[in-house]
Amino acid sequence: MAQDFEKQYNPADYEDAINKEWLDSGFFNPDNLKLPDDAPPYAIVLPPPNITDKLHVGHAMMIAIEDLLIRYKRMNGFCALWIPGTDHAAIATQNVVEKRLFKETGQTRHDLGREKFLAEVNKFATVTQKTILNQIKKMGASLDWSRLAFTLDEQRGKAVKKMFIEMYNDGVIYRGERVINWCPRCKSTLADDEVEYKEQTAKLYTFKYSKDFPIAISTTRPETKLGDTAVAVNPRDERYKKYIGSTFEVDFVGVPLKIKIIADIGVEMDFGTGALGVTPAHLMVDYQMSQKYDLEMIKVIGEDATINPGFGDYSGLKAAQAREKIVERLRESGLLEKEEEIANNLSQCYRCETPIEPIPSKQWFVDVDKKLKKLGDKSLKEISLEASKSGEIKFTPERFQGQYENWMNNLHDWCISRQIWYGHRIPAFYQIKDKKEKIKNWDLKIYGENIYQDLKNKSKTIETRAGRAKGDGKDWAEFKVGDLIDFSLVEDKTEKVIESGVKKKISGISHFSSIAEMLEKISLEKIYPGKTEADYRALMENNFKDRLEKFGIWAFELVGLDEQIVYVSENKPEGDGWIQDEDTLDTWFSSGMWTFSTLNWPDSVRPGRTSAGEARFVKTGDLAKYHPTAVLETGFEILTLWVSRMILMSYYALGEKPFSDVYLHGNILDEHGKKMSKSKGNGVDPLDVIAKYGTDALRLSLLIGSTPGNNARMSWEKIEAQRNFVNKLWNISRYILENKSPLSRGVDAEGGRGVSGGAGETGAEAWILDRCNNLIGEMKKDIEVFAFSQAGEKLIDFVWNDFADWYLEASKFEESENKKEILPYVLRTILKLAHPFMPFVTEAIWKKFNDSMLMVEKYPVVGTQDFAFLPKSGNFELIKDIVMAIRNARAENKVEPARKIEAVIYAGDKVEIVKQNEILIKSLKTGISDLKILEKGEKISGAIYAAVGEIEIYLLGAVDAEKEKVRLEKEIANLEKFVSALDKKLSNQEFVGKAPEKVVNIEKEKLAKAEAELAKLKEQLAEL
RNA sequence: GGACGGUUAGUUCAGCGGUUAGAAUGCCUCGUUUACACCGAGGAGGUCGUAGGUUCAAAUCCUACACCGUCCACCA
Repeated sequence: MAQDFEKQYNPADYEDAINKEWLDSGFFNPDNLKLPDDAPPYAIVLPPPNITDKLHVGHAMMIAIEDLLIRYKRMNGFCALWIPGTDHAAIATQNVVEKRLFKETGQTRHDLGREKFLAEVNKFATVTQKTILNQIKKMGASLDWSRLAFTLDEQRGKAVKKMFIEMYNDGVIYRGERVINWCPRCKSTLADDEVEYKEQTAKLYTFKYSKDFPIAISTTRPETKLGDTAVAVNPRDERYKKYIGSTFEVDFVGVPLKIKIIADIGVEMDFGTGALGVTPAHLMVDYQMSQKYDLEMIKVIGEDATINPGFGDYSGLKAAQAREKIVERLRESGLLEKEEEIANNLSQCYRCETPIEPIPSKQWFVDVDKKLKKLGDKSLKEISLEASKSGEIKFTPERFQGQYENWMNNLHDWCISRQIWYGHRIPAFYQIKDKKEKIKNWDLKIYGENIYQDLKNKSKTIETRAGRAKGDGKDWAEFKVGDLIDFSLVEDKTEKVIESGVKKKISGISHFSSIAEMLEKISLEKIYPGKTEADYRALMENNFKDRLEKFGIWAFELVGLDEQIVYVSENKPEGDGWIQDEDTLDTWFSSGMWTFSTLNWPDSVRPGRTSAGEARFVKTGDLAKYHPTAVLETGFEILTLWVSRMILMSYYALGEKPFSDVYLHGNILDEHGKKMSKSKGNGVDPLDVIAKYGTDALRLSLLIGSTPGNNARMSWEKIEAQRNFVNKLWNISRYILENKSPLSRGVDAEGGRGVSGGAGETGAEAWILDRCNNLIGEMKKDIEVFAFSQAGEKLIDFVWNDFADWYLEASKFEESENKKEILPYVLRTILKLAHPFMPFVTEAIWKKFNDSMLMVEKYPVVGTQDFAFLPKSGNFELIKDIVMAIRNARAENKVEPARKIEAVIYAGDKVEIVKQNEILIKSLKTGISDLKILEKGEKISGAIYAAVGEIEIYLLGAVDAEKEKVRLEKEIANLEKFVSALDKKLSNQEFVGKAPEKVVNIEKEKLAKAEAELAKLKEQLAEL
């Protein structure tokens, strides 16, 4: 570390050494602070940064704010714990690596295979993780590195599994269907934020399903209408009111449909025909509507974007071809009423721009509405809402409470499975049955003619006639998984025959009373090559009876229900044939547990009961001590994504809130007001800023001049300004610490011992101590309500304006024994107050005159007794006013600073006070060589005049009468304006009558003061 | 389409019922006094987006509108 007290503070000379000292001390870990047992705990979890990229200055703000809180609390005697970590950011990270892989080698993840691909991702993760942690450390963040966590590490994996299993066993997690975004080219699902919308023009077709259907609907995608099961209209729409509730059986271009007419207020009467064809399987909104109104779902389009089997001529066609064909058919039959061009948004894959097909698929969900015993018969949604409504959890700024509640209110079941590889693999296992084994769990696959022809050659095909297997002569019940039961030879292809066949086959195993029931209960999981589960499900489940004959169902295949035996557990169950679910969990599932998974949940709970006697477990160790954490500080954009999930999961796992306060900061935008993002490449690396201006300057610039929840622009000028402040503090300290005997020098030797007689205290000293004390209180108040910017501004204002510009200057000319103590005292106080804002310089300065470490010093408290003997308030404000008035008058009269002039002050009843401060008035850049202080006297013409309340000041010599006249006139004009405004206000009876007396009195005083000063100025002007 | 936020000095932003609306930066004038030119002293600069309303009192509360931004839903 540099030893000299350089003229300029060079952060690079100090920061690394100080950081090392901090780290070596071990005090970032509160266990090492050796605090008394009753020290209150205070914990913050660092919102784990995504490992997709290195940090930018937005993250630096997060660090600055949280470190401020932690350092502040630590100095205030709290057991302050700040837990570091990173987030694996599943989808985002996988995407980055996939893109890079493709760019560099032309390979996709499928080419590599799961294992090799994950190795690649991990390689990438390790590198960025290291970069990120290094950046955070550089910023001086006092995080407890011994508790470092990663959302995808072993301990967190344990927590995730435990949580999943517990939720599954409680019935909170379930498996269900949902419409997802599917890219037919990439053959994968897309997260909502991976869908891009592109403006385009599309043809909007308006038509009726059939001649006997009364309502026309509009669509840009007629092919999906093959899967319509309802038409929605607005309940207030007079045109359609009479149809609501009825069901129509229609023949839509050759495909039979059952259409129910439903009413939904979401339907706009003015758009199109005011009626909306509902396609549950292929539109998100329609899917939601189908859930709401319990509609049937018909799957029309498969994973390869062709029409599923079971739709006659259309089956196998590409969506676009089918559309043409359908439109053609509609046109021919005269059902097409209108064709128009409209502008709409095409959703497409962000990667390959292929249009997205929304298709239904099996996913894992968290049921947010299920009432849970352990939550007092409330659902997760209810308990999470209650948390904010009751004020258990507070939001800063408050407006985000509304946003949170609004989102919670509208929350649907949370889909937690993701079709990607990077992440926590879902701890669900499915058993593949041995094909030789007798069928216990089974399913059917159904085949149409085309596929049947392919299959026919395979040896497994067993032709069946009237429920009796041919070939090897086995009974139904003896079929094995994989056997194909051929119905082509069944003469009577009616439901009844098949039903009886099926019934026979399953006798003693499962029981269905009808095919309908069978279809309801079984699920067709296994995907036949080229076709998907969804395809077959579509065929099986929808209007089965009609289609069976219509499209020629040729065969069923018996399929072991391998995916039906679901076993949710931490480890693969014993026995052969178990495979784990291919999917991984939503990244927010693991980060949602962050407040307690970082505190070693579930290892940190053991069975037992609390004093309340209700709990199923007791918290131990860190979890008991620090959970719920104190405050969650993060960006407002992840309020719903992350914050709400943490609340939900904490209540579930621990029955308590994860934190008491939520503080949301805004984004740091670039210099042009654009959001910093990887793709734009406009992110600024905090390390670059630090290299140029130092960490403290960076931190200050991020803490000051911004308000919670609002975005702030990054500004180099602001950083530079803060760098200047850092340097100012450095130099203030340098002056105080290097000045061995800061004794009065006085401008005027004759002035002798200047101030305030023998007592030794001066007005300036009392004043600065009072100001300092005031600052301590103000900053405390601000910090505790998260008003960091205000606290910082007050600090700077005090240090620069009060302390440096006034007290320090005054101290140069005042002889006082006290100042040898007061100067260091105020400096120490400042360093402590400033430490959470600018830890490095303050520590560097502290080291110059202390052996201890500032980071763990006691924070100042209001009402220090150290200088209790000094008068509580001085008259220094008055002296300041006089000095400023003189400076101002001189400057306005263009009296060169070097020129000394004489002055006379008529101080009235303040004459003693002013006399006591004669030296200060002469010395503080007023350029006065000779000063007379009298109680009162004659007006002096030809002098520069200034008034401070009752006090009259005359500056003699060097007077430019013209300039003085102009100046006085200007001042008088200003005052007159002020006085007349006040006058008017006070003569307004309504104001005097209705406003609080206090306000009126203040105004009256103001008026009297202004009038007195105005009179004096006018007199003086007359003298000229 | 819905929700939220913003619109205040040349610029970046505070203030969000009651002293002549503040700060930083920039600008102008001046300045080598025992720390600091990354400094000191002084100054100019605002009808607080527009139009109404509530109030003794509005930048501040309400209502509309305009423009900018963010998030959500995506439109049959």
